[in-house]
Amino acid sequence: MKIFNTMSREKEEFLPMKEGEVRIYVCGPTVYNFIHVGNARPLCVFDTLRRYMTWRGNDVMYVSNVTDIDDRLIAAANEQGTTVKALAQQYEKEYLTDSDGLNVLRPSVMPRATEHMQDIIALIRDIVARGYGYVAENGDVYFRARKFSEYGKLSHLVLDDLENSRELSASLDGGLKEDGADFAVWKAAKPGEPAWESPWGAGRPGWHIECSAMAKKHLGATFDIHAGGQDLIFPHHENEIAQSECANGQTFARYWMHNGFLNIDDKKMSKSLGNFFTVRQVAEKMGYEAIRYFMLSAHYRTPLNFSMDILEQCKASLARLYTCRENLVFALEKAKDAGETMLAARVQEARDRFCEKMDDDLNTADALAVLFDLVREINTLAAGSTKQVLADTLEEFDILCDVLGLLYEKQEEEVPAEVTQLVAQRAEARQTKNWARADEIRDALDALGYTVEDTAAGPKVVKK
RNA sequence: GGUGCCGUUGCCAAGUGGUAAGGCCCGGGUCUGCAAAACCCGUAUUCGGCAGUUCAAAUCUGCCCGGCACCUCCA
Repeated sequence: MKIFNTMSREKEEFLPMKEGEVRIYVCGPTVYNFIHVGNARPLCVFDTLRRYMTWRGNDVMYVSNVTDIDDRLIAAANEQGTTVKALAQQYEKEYLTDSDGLNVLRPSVMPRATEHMQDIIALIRDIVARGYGYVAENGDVYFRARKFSEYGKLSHLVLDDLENSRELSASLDGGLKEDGADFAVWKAAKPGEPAWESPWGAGRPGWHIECSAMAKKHLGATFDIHAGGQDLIFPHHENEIAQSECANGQTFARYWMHNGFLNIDDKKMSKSLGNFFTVRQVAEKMGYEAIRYFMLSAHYRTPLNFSMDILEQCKASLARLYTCRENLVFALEKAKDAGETMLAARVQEARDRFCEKMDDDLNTADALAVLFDLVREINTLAAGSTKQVLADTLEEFDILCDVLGLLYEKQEEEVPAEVTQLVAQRAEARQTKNWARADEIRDALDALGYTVEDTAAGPKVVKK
C-alpha cells in the first residue's frame, strides 16, 4: 500500500515496523463541546484506513485519544459554572455517540490525558534531563525548540521565518521563555484551575506533550502512523516530534497522514463566520451515514466543501447501494441451483480493483466508483445467477461496503405476517386484474411503511 | 513576507504523459395494468487563462487570473 507521507511529501510504500502489525495514533478531539462536521472527517477517513488494513490481514493497534484537560475546557467549564471533569465526561459521551453514529469503530485504546499524568511527567523529566527543557521562574516548563536541529522537518517551516511572521516572541508568556520559538510542556497552576503535582510544582500539561506521552505509552517510542487534520501539522505535530524524539532518542512516527479541511461555502468553518455545524445537528437532519459517505466521496487530502445539498446527493447515492443490496437479497431468495455464474468473475474483478484503489493512498472516491460498477453488474446479472454465486456476491458486497464502513443501516427484520398477507391478497387481485383493489392494498402497505414492487420473479417487499 | 493546497460537465468528484471514471440531477427509450426498481441511449472535442516542451498534455514547464489554508494550543 502506498501512503502519502507528510514528512517526505511523497507517496511512499507503506511497510509497518513489524509485518502484519500496524500501529496508528490519531489525534482525538478536545471534549469541551459537541464535535463539529470538520471533526468527522479524520474520524471517518482514518477509521476507513483502519478497516481496510485490518481486512487486508493486519493486526491494527489503533489509538485515538481524548483531550480532557486544556485551555478551552477550562474556559468552557468556567462559563458554564461546572467543573472541567464533569464537562469533559459529558462531551466525551456525546463524542462517542457521534462517532458510533458515524460507524467509526471504537479505538483499541482511547487514552485520556488526565489518566496519563505520570507518563506525561516522566516524559517531561526526560526532556529536562537531556537539556531540552527548562523551568521558568513561575514553574512553567518550556521546550527549547531551537536546540532540536530538526525542528520544522514535518511542516517544513523555518524557525527564523516563524520569528519574522509575527511579533510572537516576547508577547507570549510575558518573557518567561528563553526564545520565542519555545513552547510549554508544563504549565504552572493558576488559581481555580485543575492541577497535578509534579517535580516542578502543581500544574497541568501542555497540549502537545499529552499526545507524545500517550502515544509512547500505548504504541511505543516509535510507531507506524500518526494521523490528524492538516491544521495539526504545525505546531501540534511538529512539537510532538521535537519532544518525543529528543526525549526518546529515536524516530517518533514513521508515516504522517493528514486529512484536508472541510470548508463551508468554500470558507473555513468557524463560529465567528456563522457557518459552524455540529455533527449532531447535521445528523439529525440528514442522518449519520450521509456524512460518512460524504467524507469518503473525495480523496482525504483534498479540501472538501460541505453543504446540505451535497449531503442530499450523498443520500441518493447511498440509496442506490441499498437498493442494489435489496435486489441481490431478493434474487437470492428466488434463485435456483442452476444458472449463470458470470457474476462471480465480475465480483472478483471488483474486489481486485477496489484493493488497487485503496492501496493508492486510500483513494476512497475511486473505490466507491468500483463499488458502483459492481452495482451495475449485480443489477444486470443477479436475476439469472445461481444460488451459490448470489450468496457469494452478497457476502463480498457486504464486505466491501463494510471496509468503507457503509451500509450499516440495513433493515434485517422479518416482514410482519400482516404485510405478507396483504401482499398475497394483492397478488390475487392482480390475477383477476382488479387494479383498483391492488392499488388500494399498495396504499395500505405504504401506510404500514412497506413498498411493494412487482418484478418478473414476483412481488418484492421493502421496508421504507 | 514564508510554506502549502485548490480551480475538471448543471452539482459532487476521480484521473497527474496516451487521447475525459463513478455518483446525483436532467432528457429519451425498454420493461410494467399503473408504478417502482433496473437496464439501454444521450448529456465536457474538453479539463481557470495564455504560451511552451512532446508524435501525444487535464496531466510536464513558465507566466497570469481566481479561491483557500497554515505560520505557536482550530480536525
